[in-house]
Formats: sequence, structure tokens, C-alpha cells
Amino acid sequence: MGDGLCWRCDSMVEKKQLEQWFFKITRYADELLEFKDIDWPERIRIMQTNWIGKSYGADISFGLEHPGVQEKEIRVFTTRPDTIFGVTFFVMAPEHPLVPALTTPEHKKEVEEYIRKAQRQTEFERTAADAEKTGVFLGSYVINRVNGEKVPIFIADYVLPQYGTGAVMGVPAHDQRDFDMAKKYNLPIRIVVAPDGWDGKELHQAHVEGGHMVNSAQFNGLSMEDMQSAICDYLAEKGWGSRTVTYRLRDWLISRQRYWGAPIPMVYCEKCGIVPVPEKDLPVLLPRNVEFKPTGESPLKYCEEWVNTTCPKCGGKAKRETDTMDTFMCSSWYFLRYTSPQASDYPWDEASLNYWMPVDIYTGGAEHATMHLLYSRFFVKALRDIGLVKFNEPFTKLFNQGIIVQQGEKMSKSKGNVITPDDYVNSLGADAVRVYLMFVGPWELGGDWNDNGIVGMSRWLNRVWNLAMADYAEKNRDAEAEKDCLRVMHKTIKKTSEDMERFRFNTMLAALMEFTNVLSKALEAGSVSEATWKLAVRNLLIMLAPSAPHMAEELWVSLGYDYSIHNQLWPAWDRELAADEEVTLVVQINGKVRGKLTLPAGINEEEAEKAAFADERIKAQVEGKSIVKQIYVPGKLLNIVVKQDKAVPDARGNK
RNA sequence: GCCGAAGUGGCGGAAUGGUAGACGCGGCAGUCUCAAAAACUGUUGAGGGGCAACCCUCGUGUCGGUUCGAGUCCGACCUUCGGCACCA
Repeated sequence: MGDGLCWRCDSMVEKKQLEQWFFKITRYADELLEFKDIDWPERIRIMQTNWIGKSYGADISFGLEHPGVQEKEIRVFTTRPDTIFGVTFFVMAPEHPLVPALTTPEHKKEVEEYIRKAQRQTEFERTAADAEKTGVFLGSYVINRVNGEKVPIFIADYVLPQYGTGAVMGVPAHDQRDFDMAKKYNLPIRIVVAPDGWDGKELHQAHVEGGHMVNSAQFNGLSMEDMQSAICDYLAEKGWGSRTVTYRLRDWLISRQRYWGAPIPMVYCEKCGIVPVPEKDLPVLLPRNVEFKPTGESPLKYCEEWVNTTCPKCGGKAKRETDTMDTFMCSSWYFLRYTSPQASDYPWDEASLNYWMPVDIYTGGAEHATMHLLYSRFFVKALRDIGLVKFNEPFTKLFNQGIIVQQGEKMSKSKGNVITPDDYVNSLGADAVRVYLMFVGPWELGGDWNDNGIVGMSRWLNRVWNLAMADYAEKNRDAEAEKDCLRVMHKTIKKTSEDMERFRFNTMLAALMEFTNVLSKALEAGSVSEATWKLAVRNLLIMLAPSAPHMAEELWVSLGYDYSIHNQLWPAWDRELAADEEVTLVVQINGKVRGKLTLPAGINEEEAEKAAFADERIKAQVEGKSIVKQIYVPGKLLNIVVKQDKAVPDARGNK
């Protein structure tokens, strides 16, 4: 974990070559870059796009003539085939299979030393962007076919074995990594794409931008862009290279050397080799009687009666695969399984699956962008291609909730900073905790955990409880209060309905609190009819039900309504009843608020203007100034733009 | 380094280009109480003026811009968080 040690026992983490199982997710790379059927946040789409990392470039062959080596070429992938004449060295990954054969005896010791060092490094050290470039010369050469030059071969750990072909052409003038490498080992730096206005001077860093070709034989003078297609055509014609596409995405390694996980259903037969477990024998279940020993291997290996089996093909002696599957396997299709909980001996029921899938709205953290969410898309596409599902994407709409962090850090078991809500659930109830988490901020932002204000939620829920359970008695019935109460109710229904759609639970709850405050006053004054009171409380509870499901149900049933509140229709709002009768007209002078007038709702511009100019404060502000312009926003705002009359001096006689 | 998100009172946060600070926490004052807790009521951005009702100035990370009007739009920058990180 980061420091190269095991997080549990602090022993060194080592790299070993293992034979393991992969899923060919790369086959779906292009389709996974396509998001047209789904409504997902841009940042997730960007993360997946970057993760897949599609690059266009060329596959170029370099000539090889080395005694004792059969291969007559090594291929590289480059996004900059235009710089082919700038190649001054050649670099292979230390793990490249041709390295031992291409190492000359006088360099052997140094090369082997370097490879050992590279293997000891953690992935983190090796891929840190600011790490110094290091490498060693193998003593051998490739031929750059375009100009026939002999180019020295190095190995360097900045070249990754699993990307492209595991070998690159070194163009120090036009790639910063190659530049650093060349500086360190005094390799020539040859400019082939000259910056516009270049004076022939040496570079202080790689020139990666455009320009025109120099030192490139018959191609001199072309623009970089023209060169890119010209050189590809040339290479293709000569049979030395072709346009190609490469992905950063690697195949999905599903093997785990752990006990907990679904066993990979494969059998190794002495005669038949690798044989899949037939469908009728699936699933392969984990054995119970295993021992956990610190061997670095799966405990399944030592469970004789489980490991030893017979070959499904020839019936001979065979051993089971002891690797288990990555847990992301299960999370990649559990939502399909959820459609058919009743199915006991098959994964899902076709009709149920087609009824429910794809998921309309899926919520989860953005941290799943390049793992769970990508794997699930891949799974569905693969299942579609073998005819098991009929849709292309698992989740039509995605909404990312934020992460509640602890003092700026993600909570994690290994850091020991996990806050569990149990204490709060015990003292204040699950509903209060739930409502608090919904209230603290926008759902998609998350935030730092603190318990400031959780008591406020509990207090509010208590008020709702008292309100609902109160014996309402009409005392001073008031037509205005009645109307106001209904207006707030309809406004609240509108607000909560809209906020629910937008996942804005914090403002939805704020609206419910305001409604509660209005009802508290009505209860105390006894100002509305009993029918109105009953309706208001009923709707309040229904609107509260998604946020505080337990309490809402309890109150619902206590008030004599039929179980369950969670099966009720969401209330509808009436536009007319929700409309304000009066509006606050803001009067601005030159954009600054100078007055607020309470006026009837349907007021027009003329009336608003008249009211504004009748106001003493406005009059004083406009006095002695000429009106340049007026902006009127119906029922909301009147902005009067004025200019000081030049002729009118102020009290001090200044102009 | 690259990509993305976010910067607003003492705190969490609210605000289709149109009243900045809804709602809640905390604080202050009060009611109740022998007292405290709980509950309830009022008040609460900063600074200034007025006996007062009120009024004025400043204020949404920084600096510019667009606009009658900017927390909101545009440009540059700073900070924090998240993701990726030698991908040829």
C-alpha cells in the first residue's frame, strides 16, 4: 500500500509472474467510449474516456540484424510518426522478451542489474511522473528504415511493457521524456519539426507543438500536419508501418489469490489441458474446511478434496483452478439479479428483467467511475452479444452522490477514521440521521462529517410528531389564515416535487420545515378549519415519508390511515392555490435597491411605476435627476436609471 | 503536470442574470422553573448615523470585463478537494 509494504503484516510486497484469467474488455473499448444512449455526468464520461485512453498513431517497424536473433524487426507504436527522422535512440521496456537476446556480453551485467532494480520498484515509484529518466545501453542497434541509420537500443523503466508494443522510438527533440533521457546520457538531439521563426538554436526542452519539417529528406518544408499523413502513406507503401490505434485500457484481470470470492470454474486436466466446468455443475462453491496459512497462495490450494477432481471431458485426474474471482464480477451484474429475487436456481427471469431493465436512475459515488461503472457497462454489452440481454447499457441515468469525509480524508478501515452512525441512530433514531445527511448540503457534494445541527433535525421531527398527534381545535377561524395555509401547502408540494426530481433534498427539507412552522402557528391560533388541518397534516406526512420513512409510517397509521404511507399517491399542487396574492416589488435606482413595495400580484408596469414614484424614499432619490431608462420585470423589479442633472448644484454649491 | 468540481455570515448551506444569506446549527435576550435541562418566543453579516420608525456604506476567494443590474456570464489568477499520472 503506497510504501511497498503489506497493510496488515508490513512484509515486502513482491512482484511475481503469474498465469491468470482475464476478461477481454479491450474488445469493447470503442463501444465503451460511446455514451449516446445514456445520461451520465460529464465528469464520469471524461474519466472513463481518459481511462480507456484511445490514441491514434502509427505502428512502425525498425530493422534488426543481430547475430543469433531470428526476428528481423521490432515494432513501435507512436502518436508522432512525423518525427521519425528525429530518432536518435531506441528504448524497450526492461521486461521486453527480446531484451536478453539483444544484450551483448559486455553489457550483460549492467543490463541484468537494471532489470532487477526495475522489478523491485513498486508500480507507484516506477510511474511517478517526476522520476528521473534512467536506462542502460544493450550494446545492440536497430535500423531506422527511413534513413538507414543505426540507432542504439536502450532499456528504460519509463517504457511500460503493457502499453503499445513495449518499445518506443526515442525522439528527444520532440518528446520531453526522450529529451530528459538524451540529456542524461548525452545522446544527440535532432530537430525535425522546426517551430515557426526558429533560429537554429538548441532547445532547452522538447518542442512538442507544430511547425515545419526539417532534416527530413524529401519531406522538408511540409507542415507537421501534412507530414503526419505523408509519412504514414510513405511507410505503408514501403511496408514499414501502418496507421493504428492503441488504448490505455488493459484487459480485466479477474483472478485473485484469495479464499473469499467465487471460484473460477476451470479445471486443469493432465491430458486435456484447461477445461471449463460444464454448465450443469455450476456454480463451483467454496469448500468450508480450509486452513489459512501465510504461504502467499490461496488456501484452496491445500484443500485436497476440493482441488482434486475429474476432468469433465475425459474423466481423468484433474485439479481445480484455485484462483477466485474479483468482487467486481459480482457487482457487475447484481442489478440484473435484483429483478428476480424469487428465482432460486437460475439468475433471472426474462420477463422481469425486461420489465425493470435498464436501471432508470443509478446513484453511487464517482469513485466507481473507472471500475464498477465501466465493468458493468462491459458486462451488459458482453451479455448482449451472447444473447442474454436485449439492452446496451445498464444504467440510463447516473447521479453521483458526494462522499462524506472525515477531516478532509475519505473514511477507510485501514486509516481507522470511520464514523459509524450507530450512536446517533441509537440516541436520535435512524430517521434523524437520514434526514440530517439529506439536509447538510447538496447530495452530489458530500462534505466533511460533523454533527453540528443533527439535533436540529431531531427537534424538527419532534415538532412534526407533536403537530400530527395534537388534538386540533378550531378557535378563531380566519379566512385569510386558511388561504395562507393552503397556499403554503401547495407551494410546498410544488417545491418538494421539483426538488425530489433534482436530488436537491436539502432544499426540499427546508421547504418542509417552513411548512411545519406555518402549521405550528395555525395549531396555536386554531385559525384554520379542521378539514384543512387534516389535509395539511396528511400531505406533510406523505411528503416527509421518503426522508423519514419510519416516523411517517408510524404517524400515518396512528392517525387511522390505511397502511402504508409508502403506497400513497404523491400529492398534486394547484397552480392557482399556490399563487401569491401580493408581491414584493423591488425598486432600484441605478441597480441599487432603494425600496420594497408590497403590491397586488397582477400589477402592470404603469401601476408599478406609479406606486414607486409615490414612495417618499424613491422620490428623494430621483429628485433633481433625469431619468435615462427604466427596466421592469413583471411583479418583481423596477430599475430606474437616472443621471445627475448638470445644472442642479448640490447643497454645498458643488456641481 | 493534465482533467474535473468547489470557494458565500461564527458553522452547514440557500439564491431561473433581478431583495444575497432561505432553512438549520451556534450565539444573545426572554417565557417557564427554587434552579438547571428540555421546550417555546424574539433577535443575530460587518461598519456607521439617528430619540425613533428607519437611513447610509461595505460585503459572495483575488484582479479585470460584459450588463440598467453579476454570487450567478466572460477572461486571467489564487486556494481547497477529487480523479489520472512517464500511455510513447
